[in-house]
Amino acid sequence: MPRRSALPAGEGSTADPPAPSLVWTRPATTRRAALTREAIVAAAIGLADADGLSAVTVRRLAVELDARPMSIYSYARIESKEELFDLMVDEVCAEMLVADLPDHWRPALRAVATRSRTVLLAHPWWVELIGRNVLLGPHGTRYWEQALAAVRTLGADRETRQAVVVTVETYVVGQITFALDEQGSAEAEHRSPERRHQAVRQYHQDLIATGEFPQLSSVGPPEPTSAADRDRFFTLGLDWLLAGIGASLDPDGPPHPAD
Amino acid sequence: MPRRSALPAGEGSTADPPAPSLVWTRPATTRRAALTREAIVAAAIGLADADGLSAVTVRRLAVELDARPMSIYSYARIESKEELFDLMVDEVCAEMLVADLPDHWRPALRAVATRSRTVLLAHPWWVELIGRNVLLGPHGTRYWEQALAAVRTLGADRETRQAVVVTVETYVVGQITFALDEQGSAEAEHRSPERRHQAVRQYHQDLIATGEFPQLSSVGPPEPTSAADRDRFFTLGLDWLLAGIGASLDPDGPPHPAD
DNA sequence: ACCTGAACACCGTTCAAGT
DNA sequence: ACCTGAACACCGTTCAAGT
Repeated sequence: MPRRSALPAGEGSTADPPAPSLVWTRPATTRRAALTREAIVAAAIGLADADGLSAVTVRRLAVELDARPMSIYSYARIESKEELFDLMVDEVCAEMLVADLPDHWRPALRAVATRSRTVLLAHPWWVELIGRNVLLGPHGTRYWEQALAAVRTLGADRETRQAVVVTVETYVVGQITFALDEQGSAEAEHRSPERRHQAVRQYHQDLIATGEFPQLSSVGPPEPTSAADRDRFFTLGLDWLLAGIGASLDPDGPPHPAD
Repeated sequence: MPRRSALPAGEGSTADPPAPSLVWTRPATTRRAALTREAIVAAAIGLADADGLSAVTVRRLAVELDARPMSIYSYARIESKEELFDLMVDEVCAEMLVADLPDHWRPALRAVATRSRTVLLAHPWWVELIGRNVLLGPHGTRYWEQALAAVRTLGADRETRQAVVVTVETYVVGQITFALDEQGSAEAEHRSPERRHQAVRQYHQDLIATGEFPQLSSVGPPEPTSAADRDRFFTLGLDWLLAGIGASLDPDGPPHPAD
């Protein structure tokens, strides 16, 4: 990730000497035309994706965008860093919308869950933020509307349909939480060098050797699962969940419809 | 939360003048006898429970325990704050053990899930840490062993049984994530004063008024659910999940056994 | 050897000063 | 009015100095 853009500099950067600049080397637009809220949020998302949420720092954002720290506040028109997080969360919600929602509740729910999971695997910090942020922005509202629309054909009262949506979302969010450390977040990278993994493995083997862990000795300790494992486990769990919902709320429907 | 204990002071506190102290006013044990790893971890958990994970600060811990910042490192024998988090996570895992695990997989899984949820609702910061921390300590290992033992009577191969456990845990963790902002964490408190809630509600009403949100206009926007709502939703979702698992892996078992 | 004070390199945000 | 430099009150952690 480049620390600053390759755009022509020399128009007031604090580090540069105040040399006279030619018109054509000077950007036509005002210097801060690129420092829009959209650009700031995009840069913040890029930082979070690459290095984890803790990398999203007002000061680092400023360096990234060739600005001064306090300019982030004024140009993004935010009153605190938390509001920047609100914007980031909502931006990801836009990505989570499904293009063509099936009519039947089961494939529709599956599509919503799968889409959410795919997007959130790319932005795992989202689940860290959603816990402390109930404020739904425009895209978040649209997403919630779509999730409710997915179960509109389910023969159950409104509150039960809401519970269905919440349950499926809950499962997706839980999955991302467990996938968090798999991602290349700065924290995980820093925490799990190979020698540490080695030490943990040895520790677990020693524990198992005591004979007090019969289940673990056959299944093995909870290794960091591979991406393929997680995919399979996700589908398995989602199948069970949808089957249970169907059996309980749509008993006349096919037990395993082709969705 | 008292910032320092009511124990007799005056035995070297930096703020006190070096007045001569009588033997009986001096603690019999050495001054730092109370500064054990257990005490430090307990204090850290107390801070996290009360004010959220961000309140767990080396410096604030030091004040709480009437020590100097670097003493936390030496006496807890940790090399970084992250290792303190490891200890906190493991401590909570000890609480999550179920006293008497039923034999049948369904009530056993229900007991594990319910117990985990109850404990984690008291320590919601646990889910924030579990994402970046795969290192299972002694109690975490014991917990994982127990979760596997819960499904040992389920007629399925080892990997599928593991998937069952992971799925149920995933659901529990997701639930806690959504419950996070309900808790009185410092962040949530700061973020959701009443006037802000009011503004958010108005914003959602305006969105709904556009007519683009037919589902929301009948169900209403996602209000912060009450504790009772969350309890009911949790049980509903868990029922669906267990029903689906049973239908798929234990079709001969009763569809709704009395567990 | 074990412990820790001072210092360093960061943070988010306030606020007075600039334009 | 809008923007921002300097300052403030924090962080976690290094490391040299103390005992």
